[in-house]
Amino acid sequence: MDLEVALRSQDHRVTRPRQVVWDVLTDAHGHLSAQEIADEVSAREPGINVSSVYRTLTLFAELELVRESRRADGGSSWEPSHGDDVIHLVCSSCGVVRHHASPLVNELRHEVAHVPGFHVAGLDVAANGVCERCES
Amino acid sequence: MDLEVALRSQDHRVTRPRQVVWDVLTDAHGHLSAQEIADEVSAREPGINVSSVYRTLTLFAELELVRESRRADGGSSWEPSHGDDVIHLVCSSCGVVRHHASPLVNELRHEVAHVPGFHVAGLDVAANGVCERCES
DNA sequence: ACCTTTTTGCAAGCCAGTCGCAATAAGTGG
DNA sequence: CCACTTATTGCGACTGGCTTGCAAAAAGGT
Repeated sequence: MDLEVALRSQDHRVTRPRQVVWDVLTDAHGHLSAQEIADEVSAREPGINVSSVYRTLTLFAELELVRESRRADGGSSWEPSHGDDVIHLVCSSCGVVRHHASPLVNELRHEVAHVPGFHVAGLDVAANGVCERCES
Repeated sequence: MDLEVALRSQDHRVTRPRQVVWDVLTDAHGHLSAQEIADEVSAREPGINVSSVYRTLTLFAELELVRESRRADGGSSWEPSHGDDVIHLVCSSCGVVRHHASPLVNELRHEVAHVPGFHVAGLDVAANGVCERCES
């Protein structure tokens, strides 16, 4: 995925904050909270402000470069867009998010697409529970 | 569902704030935000404090009398517990939440119960989109 | 290099939700 | 019915994630 192309094709400028946020998101394989992103960004490039990070994330979401998902603890987490037939496994103890792919999600998507009186844009399947590491 | 019994059986006291919150939740057929609940509560019984409303909602959630679900806009909404094979249809424009029952959700629940290394407690399927009324 | 327009950094602000604590009221036993 | 214990409330202060207004900085076009 080429960030520059994606931005320019929609008349947005390619800036340092945007590049760094993008790098952080793609380097991390998995979900990050806004806080984690902001921290890592200013570790790599001190001086980039939180508000720029938030604005960038919002922009990326509009461009569908990233996806925001709400977590059980009230926070939200961000990751580069990916295929959709995925269940989010959210550990309610440490907050980590894993993926689990299942064809059922796609079946569900098709079913939900035909509900009358509602135009579905996206589907989010989240299971909360406790991950291996927190169990012990 | 009898609130008094539910509370007493777990050694909790039956108080006015709890009753009013419960009434509001059961009268409203559907999801309410914490804010809406607090507003309606203090309309019915001025003097009941927001913090009591929040504490009550948390308590009810622990007792599994109500269920909290996170919404796409970052808020959360509350409703009396109900069967689990349900998809939440969240209108991203007006925030209203509808239900759509589907047996697929239960299949999904079974599948997810067997994912290794993760102990699932609950499943939440949410579709966001635009409702009929906001479409026009 | 110049000019226009977007984007940034900063600081102040916002607001849902939480917390500590003294006052109040539920439930209990006499 | 009253006194007593302890959970619960209301209040006000506070927190923390996120947003906003604005002047200064930098992107991109010519």
